[in-house]
Amino acid sequence: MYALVDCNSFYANCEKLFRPDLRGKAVVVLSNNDGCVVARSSEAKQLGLKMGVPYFQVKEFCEKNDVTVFSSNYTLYVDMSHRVMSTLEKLCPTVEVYSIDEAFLYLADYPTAMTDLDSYGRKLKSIVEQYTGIPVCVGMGSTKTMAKLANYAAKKHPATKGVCVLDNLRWIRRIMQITDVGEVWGVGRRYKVRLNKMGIHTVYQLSICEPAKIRQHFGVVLERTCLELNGQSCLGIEAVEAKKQIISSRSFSTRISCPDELSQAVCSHAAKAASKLRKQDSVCHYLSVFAKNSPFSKTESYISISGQCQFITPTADTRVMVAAARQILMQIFVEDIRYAKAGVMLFDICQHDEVQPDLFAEDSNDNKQCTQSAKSAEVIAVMDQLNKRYGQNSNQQSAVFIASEGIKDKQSWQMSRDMLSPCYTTNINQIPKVD
DNA sequence: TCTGGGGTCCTAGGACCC
DNA sequence: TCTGGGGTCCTAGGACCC
Repeated sequence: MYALVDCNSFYANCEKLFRPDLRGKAVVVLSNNDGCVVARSSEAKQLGLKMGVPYFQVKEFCEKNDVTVFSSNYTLYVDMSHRVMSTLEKLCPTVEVYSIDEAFLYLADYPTAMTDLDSYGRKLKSIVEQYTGIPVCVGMGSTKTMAKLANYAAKKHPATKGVCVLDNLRWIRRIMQITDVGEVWGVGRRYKVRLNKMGIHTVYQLSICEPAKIRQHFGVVLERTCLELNGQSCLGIEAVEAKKQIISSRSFSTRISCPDELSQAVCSHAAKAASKLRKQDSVCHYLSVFAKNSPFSKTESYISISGQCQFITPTADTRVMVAAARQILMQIFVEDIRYAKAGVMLFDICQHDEVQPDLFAEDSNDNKQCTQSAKSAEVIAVMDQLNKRYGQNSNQQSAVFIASEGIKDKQSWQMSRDMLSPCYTTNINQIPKVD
């Protein structure tokens, strides 16, 4: 038996938490650069605001309807997420944090939960809400896909009061019959269209399909989904593993054509990606750089430039990676493009102690390479320590950084976050005050 | 004027091996 | 004139997730 605990309108409720004046009011949170609506409070959903809609299209609507709008404040959401997850970890021995706002709990080995699933689910819900202030819904089922379905039902149907247990066949069939197949975990927009064409519209209809037939048409992934809907568990609790690829990228608040500005952006992304890489004790073999103009422009054709390089000795050294990124950008740069976004990707990642040394490295006999890499590791470690200790300034710039990243204060293209809330829980200067 | 930023897995097809 | 059978590895692209 699995439970899925999912926070309701997570970002929107994080924003509401420290703003009692917004109780009962519509709140939306925007993506980076204040681009799209990515979270809506229940009141905002009732007003008909859609997920993913560009903000400029609904800005006027929000003003007219007294909707409070926030730029995304990831520092706040990540901290609140930790609080929710650590609360769950106190309540169940096996927790898989699946995303910033949801976690799977494995209940089969946990007798306390199994004796009365419904009351255990309600206990989870009320304790998380009491400890963190974040409302959640709980779904339970014999597989992860069923727990997802149960969670959807708990959110959708008020009669469940936020907790839904799918443990008897009649009830399971009923829920499946009234739920659209597009709501199933693993069925996206494309698959929904194709399933509809085959006459499959409800979850129930998918569940009674011959799994082999589903495999034939859609592949092994959806076949597993189909099996999971029949109670055959194909997905287990997964441990946290090191990332196999790392990306750092951002859109600019204004278009860029100047190579120096683009280079500063790319260098910052290289530095950020390198830092992420070190946090998981990894090194990488390949680094790629990309930049593109807006795919939405009606007057310009969509152009994307990219290039990559290989490190003979895999690395996580910021200086090496920033230099490589700069060099790639110089090779691929095209003039007269209004660049809207740039980024750096790292591939072929492995743990730093699993590195295969270079057979043809110069002076391998007297171990020059080792000495050098040890020195480089020392320098970077000092940099990381300083940055950890002194954190970032108000422009999100680290205490110690590579000069070619430029000074963020002076970069007019840095992403805009015009409606940013305070970091209530992580910055002592921004802690909420009670008058 | 203004449209996010991460990730994962699977498959098909080509290159290449013996 | 006729040209096998079995395998691996890599990459690009497509689907999905939040």
